Amino acid sequence: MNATVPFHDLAASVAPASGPFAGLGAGATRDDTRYRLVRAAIGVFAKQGYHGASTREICERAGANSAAIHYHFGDKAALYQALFQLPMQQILEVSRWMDDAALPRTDRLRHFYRGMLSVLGCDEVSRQLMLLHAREQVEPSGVLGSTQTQAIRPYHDRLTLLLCREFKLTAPDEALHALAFAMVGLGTIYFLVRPEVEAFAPGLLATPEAREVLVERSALFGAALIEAEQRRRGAL
Amino acid sequence: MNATVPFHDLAASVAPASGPFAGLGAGATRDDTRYRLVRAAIGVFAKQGYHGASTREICERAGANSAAIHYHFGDKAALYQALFQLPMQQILEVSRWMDDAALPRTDRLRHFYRGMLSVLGCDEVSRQLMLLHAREQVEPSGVLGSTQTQAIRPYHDRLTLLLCREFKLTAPDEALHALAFAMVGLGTIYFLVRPEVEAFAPGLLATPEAREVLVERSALFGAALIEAEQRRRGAL
DNA sequence: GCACATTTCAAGCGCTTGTTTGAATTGTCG
DNA sequence: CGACAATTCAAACAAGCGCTTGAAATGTGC
Repeated sequence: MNATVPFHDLAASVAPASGPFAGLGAGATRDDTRYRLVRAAIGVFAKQGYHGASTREICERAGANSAAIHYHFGDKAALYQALFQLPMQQILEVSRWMDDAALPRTDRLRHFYRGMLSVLGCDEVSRQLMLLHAREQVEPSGVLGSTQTQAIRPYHDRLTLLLCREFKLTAPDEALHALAFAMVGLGTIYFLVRPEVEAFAPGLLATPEAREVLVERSALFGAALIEAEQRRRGAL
Repeated sequence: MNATVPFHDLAASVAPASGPFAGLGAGATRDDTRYRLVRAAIGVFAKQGYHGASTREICERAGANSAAIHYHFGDKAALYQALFQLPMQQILEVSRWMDDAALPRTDRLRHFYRGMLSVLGCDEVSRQLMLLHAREQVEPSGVLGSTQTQAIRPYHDRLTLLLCREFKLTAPDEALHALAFAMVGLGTIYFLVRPEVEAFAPGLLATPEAREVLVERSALFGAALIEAEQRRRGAL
């Protein structure tokens, strides 16, 4: 219809570079309006939630016109979805830990929980991005499909696979799934109720050293869970 | 100004009866518009979130006029706040478990996790109500005061108190707080990522019997954490 | 039946929302 | 420069929002 065809529906598939903001679209550089919109959107969505956030505020923060979202992404929902395309370094980190079967179990657990808790120490934008993912669990905005469940699946699968090796099982049974969820819960809780953690036990997450201590403890706890499950299976 | 003074600002303090819907206001019966509004509001807020929910939809679901909220509660925020006045049976249940110091530790842990996981098995309205509380943790709507959002505090305090007794400490240190959060995380995860739990391991939460098995397992895991921490302290 | 308080109602208020439009601006290549 | 595409802009759109209004309906005590 119009002569000016919006850029976004042509180039959405191209992933130009690496880094936390790769996959923004085609050749997005750090001063792009598109980049600034994403940046601002993360902050506003993290603060207000999907419904509570207004496109005007996002554009204002990005120093762009209120029509910018429509031009670059199509609409509010598409912008929100674009945020969930951004790769999350921390999660990628998690995927590395268990591939090294040579490492002793304690070390692998350490890597596992370090990958998990590293979120707590990284820059605010990444934390906000993580928060958006967590929030979609509790309050699906409705604009994301079942992508969320699918996003977690590979990580859960990898964890259960490793546990299968540990328990010499060919396929995970329900008890193993329960164990896997418990192990994830150990680390997730610090992220989920972070304000409370900081209120009740300040200093637990304050410094990188403190977080490393927490990694150590979580690894210990994780090992205790595995051993408890091993004892339970042996006692049957 | 007007001759018709809304009822809600007179009688908001009266708590007429017991049960899950006590404290609705003055003498709310099950066919009251007020009752139906609360009922509908729980569903809509749970589905859409505070910002996403519309007062019109709530009223429509309640079979009431769009002005009903204003008349009975004042405004949308007050209605939302009223939901958080509703007592939640499950949480009350949790508070019972540790008062009985005579019970062996395993039993107390069982009660602890049963209280936690019982939410998963109760009626949908209670679950939705629980969801609203959980959501306020991750995404504060902004209309609740800080007293209502810090609902976790007493339970965390009680748990640490019990752990103090277990470890013969006069006051919790950071390691004990970490242990307490880990123990809570064990049970919270099933609630937090429930869709994933049901997708990856269907049947884990399906029946009351399955949930009781999960309670047993969680108690086992909780005990394992405590013992691991005891070993750690002994090894220092 | 009457007077009165309580509750419900249809209608619409002002406002913000997400989105659209067409023109103005900027960048780019010949 | 001049032609053309890519981008930005101010302005306004329709729709939905929370909330208000004044009257109609309903219940209540005499």
